[in-house]
Amino acid sequence: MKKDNDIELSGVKEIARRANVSIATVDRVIHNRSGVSKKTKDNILAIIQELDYKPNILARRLASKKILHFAVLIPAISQETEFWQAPLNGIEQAESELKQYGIIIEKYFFDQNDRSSFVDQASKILKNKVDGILVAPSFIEESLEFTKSCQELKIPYVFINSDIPNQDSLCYIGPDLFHSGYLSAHLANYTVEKNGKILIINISKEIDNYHHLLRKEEGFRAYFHDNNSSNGIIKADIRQTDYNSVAAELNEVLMVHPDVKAIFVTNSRVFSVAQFLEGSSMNNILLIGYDFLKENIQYLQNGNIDFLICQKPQEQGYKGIMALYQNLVLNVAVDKTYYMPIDIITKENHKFYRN
Amino acid sequence: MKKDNDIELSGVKEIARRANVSIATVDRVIHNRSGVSKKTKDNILAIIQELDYKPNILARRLASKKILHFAVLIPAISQETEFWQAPLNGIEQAESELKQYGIIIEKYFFDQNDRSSFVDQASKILKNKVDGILVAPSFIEESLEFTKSCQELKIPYVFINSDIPNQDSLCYIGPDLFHSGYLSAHLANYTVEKNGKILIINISKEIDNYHHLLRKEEGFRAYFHDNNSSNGIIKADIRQTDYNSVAAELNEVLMVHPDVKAIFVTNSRVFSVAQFLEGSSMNNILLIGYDFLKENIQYLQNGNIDFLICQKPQEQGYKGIMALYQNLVLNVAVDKTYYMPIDIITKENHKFYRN
DNA sequence: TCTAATTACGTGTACGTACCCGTAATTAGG
DNA sequence: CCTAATTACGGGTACGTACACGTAATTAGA
Repeated sequence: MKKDNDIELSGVKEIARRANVSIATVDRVIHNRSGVSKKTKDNILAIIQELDYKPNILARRLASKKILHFAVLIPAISQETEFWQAPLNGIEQAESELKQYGIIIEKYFFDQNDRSSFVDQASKILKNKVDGILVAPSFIEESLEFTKSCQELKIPYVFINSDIPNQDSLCYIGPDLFHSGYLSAHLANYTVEKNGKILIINISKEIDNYHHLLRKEEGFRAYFHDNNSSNGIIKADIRQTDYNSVAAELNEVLMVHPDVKAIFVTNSRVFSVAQFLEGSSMNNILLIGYDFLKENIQYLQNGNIDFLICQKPQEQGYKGIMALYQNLVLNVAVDKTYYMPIDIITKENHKFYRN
Repeated sequence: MKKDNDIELSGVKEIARRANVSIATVDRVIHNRSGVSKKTKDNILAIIQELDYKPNILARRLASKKILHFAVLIPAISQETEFWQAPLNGIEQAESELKQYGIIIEKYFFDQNDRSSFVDQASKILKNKVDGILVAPSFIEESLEFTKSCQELKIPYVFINSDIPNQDSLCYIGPDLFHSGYLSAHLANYTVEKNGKILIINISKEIDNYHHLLRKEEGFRAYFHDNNSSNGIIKADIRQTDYNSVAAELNEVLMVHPDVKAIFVTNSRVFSVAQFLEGSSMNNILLIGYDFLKENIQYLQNGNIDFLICQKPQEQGYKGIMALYQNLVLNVAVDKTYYMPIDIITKENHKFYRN
């Protein structure tokens, strides 16, 4: 003696009952497969509408043996690019969550100082016939070519950490570079006195990443422009990332401009600047930089770095994979752009921060 | 001709096969039900360990008709307590996600100015026999009594937004008040000059919430103490929350101390201070306060508020419900304390902030 | 030592969906 | 009008887990 009343049952079974057909036929309609007469199909569709039928995702995933392959194409992790450990962690977290639902993630790494490695890995991905791609488009030209192929093969792709607009990516997940620079400028402005100068430092070997840094610099300058106080902004480009090069350049710049009151480093290499300031016992210069790296945190703790701007790199990786999952499995629309929050990390709140 | 090789199958079936028992017996062990000899139980547990068995949540929820009832006990949302809209949103987000898994959430609201309303609602919850509780323990005495009953009934409960330590709650999810004050002090310190005074303002009617505010004040003062610069900290208690009262008190205090350079408001009512400063066109005082309310954001935008400290209230609600879910459904251990990040919101990054 | 109670386990069905396979109904071809 | 091809559909099993029910094995009681 079953009681089905009081609970509104929907589901394929109910649809089948109302349409006087079998479950299999309903299933055919739902998946738009062939083998159903127009008449029954229309009838079933009407009933689906009427019941506002929502498939049970649990049952669907359980019954479907379909395996999806996602590819990830990001920079390899090295001393130079420790940053990418965090997104990778996020990706692996998503991987472990999605594993049991038939999602397999294949990782491809390229060398950020070698465009050809990007091309190599990209073509490997295309050969392996994946269902979705998460890519960090560090090299613009090469990325464009890659995504063009993806479009032809109808493989959705998500950009992470840096965006190439208007490229029909499923979505972009990462920072708004301009505004992170703008915010940094505001922070710097708190300590700037009338005659204090501000120093912007770009530390990067590779030209391609450079536009990334430039965008932050633009934001930084824009703040002072907007507030009519574009007083004394100097800039230093340092094209070698080893400490000695950085120290040498810094030494020179600060010799010429002894009245620098704040330094804005446009990427995570702020720790080498901190190291220099510590060594020169210049501890009255405000120092702002990027990213929650161990080395940076250390200098944050001992007071040489004042602010770190951080944009949840781990979550970027996690969300990137999840966007693919939502699109391909759950068939849900995803936001075209997901800007990460611009977090301000200090000595006092870094212990509570979650990437 | 099935092929099970190359895929590492786990699942109850595999466990049963290895242990030479039926699936039902494995199931009994997994759910710690009776009817299994110690010997087989230990064996099965060992195999579970070895395989690192993770139950398939999809199948589990699909097969289980069990319905769980969670109760939420938080302050009602009013003009006075707009803050609680955000946690409620988070709770409702969790609700919609968990609905299809057979979780029902019942909401109970109390009046933050009326302890008896708390007691009333609490006893209603106990009468309705729920499986888990999320509670904001605003009134300490009454909360203790409530949680004592919960313990007797073996109903797990989660504290949200403010903690009562050592109360055997499943966990606490919310801010670390002390450190948020400490951080605020650091921010304030950037603008403080030698003779500049700093003003701490507590605005609250109700005594109970007051210890909440005090803890922040302690953190704030501690920073200056730790940095040997406990220069000129004044304090004002304002016990009426309407604008006129606030304005009157402020007027008086700032008359006596015209050299105040920074103001720290220990809760979300910072907007009324901002309003006063705007009205008096005193725009060279640094103003720091709490919470991502519409009114506060407005004053942040026009520059009257410099920093807002925010602790993801929406996420607090979401995580609180999820903690119950994880404990009761997934049977996973949850962290005893989950401090929210201490986020710094400014004019520049508030657009990117997610509660 | 025999029966009753208790314990320890296995069998089978259900959850809602996917999809293979078989077959009845229809249409086409001669 | 009969056979072959095609189309339209139903039956049944699987996914991994939960749980009701039945039964064999063990223990207790006298």
